[in-house]
Amino acid sequence: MAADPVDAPHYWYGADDRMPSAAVLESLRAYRAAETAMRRRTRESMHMGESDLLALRYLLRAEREHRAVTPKDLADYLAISTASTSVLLNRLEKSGHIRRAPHPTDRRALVVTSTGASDDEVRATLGRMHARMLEVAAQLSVDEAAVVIRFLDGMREAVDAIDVPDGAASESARPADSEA
Amino acid sequence: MAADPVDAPHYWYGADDRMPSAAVLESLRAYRAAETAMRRRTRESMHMGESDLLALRYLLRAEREHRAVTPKDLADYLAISTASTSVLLNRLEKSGHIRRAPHPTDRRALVVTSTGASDDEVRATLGRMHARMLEVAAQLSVDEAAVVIRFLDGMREAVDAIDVPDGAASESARPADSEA
DNA sequence: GGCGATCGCTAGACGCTCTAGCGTTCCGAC
DNA sequence: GTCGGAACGCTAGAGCGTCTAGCGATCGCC
Repeated sequence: MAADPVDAPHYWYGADDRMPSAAVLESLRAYRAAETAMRRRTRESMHMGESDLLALRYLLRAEREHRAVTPKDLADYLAISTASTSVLLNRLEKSGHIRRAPHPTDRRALVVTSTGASDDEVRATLGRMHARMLEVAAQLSVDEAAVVIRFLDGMREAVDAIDVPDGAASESARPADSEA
Repeated sequence: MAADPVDAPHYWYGADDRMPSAAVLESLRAYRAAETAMRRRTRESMHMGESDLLALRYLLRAEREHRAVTPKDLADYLAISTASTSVLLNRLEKSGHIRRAPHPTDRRALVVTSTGASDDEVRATLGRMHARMLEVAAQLSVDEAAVVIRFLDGMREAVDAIDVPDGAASESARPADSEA
């Protein structure tokens, strides 16, 4: 494994049912690495940190679904403090990606909205990628899709099952991760 | 192009009223989120940064394959500067996870070795998880494994294909990613 | 033997996160 | 009606990890 993730000669084990499982995991690893790399490229091209981009994507998705987003929502989603969220919003506001507006009913809170610029910028990259991913997924038959889903769910359960001993992490929702 | 599958008048897909492609991507997303969360839990339980843990995993894997690792190797793999790598090694050395030893042939360089403690610590969590993942993968038939691999490779190509306009990110190889 | 390239290191700066604590606003109890 | 705790978003100051710049030591090729 190590070295090159790209040219792993999977696809074909012929009658040799040697270890397709290892090849599957290698493919998963390669995908994961590619995604991480893509994420970094995007981050760098937009001159942003990971959280900034994640916040922007979350915001754009929320707007598509007509959900209002408050700084608190972002803090929970990103699993960072509200203090960090304030600074994050300052950055995104100064760079012209978002705007702050008063919350319609709660005068303590505010709602975050995206500007057209940020929408275009993100859509230009992530949108295209998502379309390609959807294309690939659409090429699966119903049965094949079921296989893939079963596999991915199993993998998810495997990593979810890992509980760390030290136990430093436990509070409420750590789901915040990424994406969505 | 035509990315949006919305217009395709598909049949009905069982209990899940979404199209299988969307469901597949959702599973992929869920896995990704779970893995990110696991990574954070592990990081926190070991009181380490992301790079530290990645470096340690890289080192342990290299040792299993009897490959010597120099600070330069780590810098390239982690895509950080050699300066940052020096500091990283200082951290890991002080915490007792690694040791620095002179390089057998190049007196400018040195080789990084892991201590037994770090091996145990990592194996206690990641090893168990990897075993579970292997289990799940092993439940696939050869044909099913091929389907999953084809899917994952397609996904990898999709994210690899994304090229950012600004072009800030381009240096040498984009390999450095993560994982492995 | 000399000289550019490579290796790993320190110094100083920057960016992003954190905890602590602030004022404002909300909401249920009195 | 008002009073007090809770929730929201903010600023201040510190910590951590990364970066660039530049150092001495060593290598390898001429």
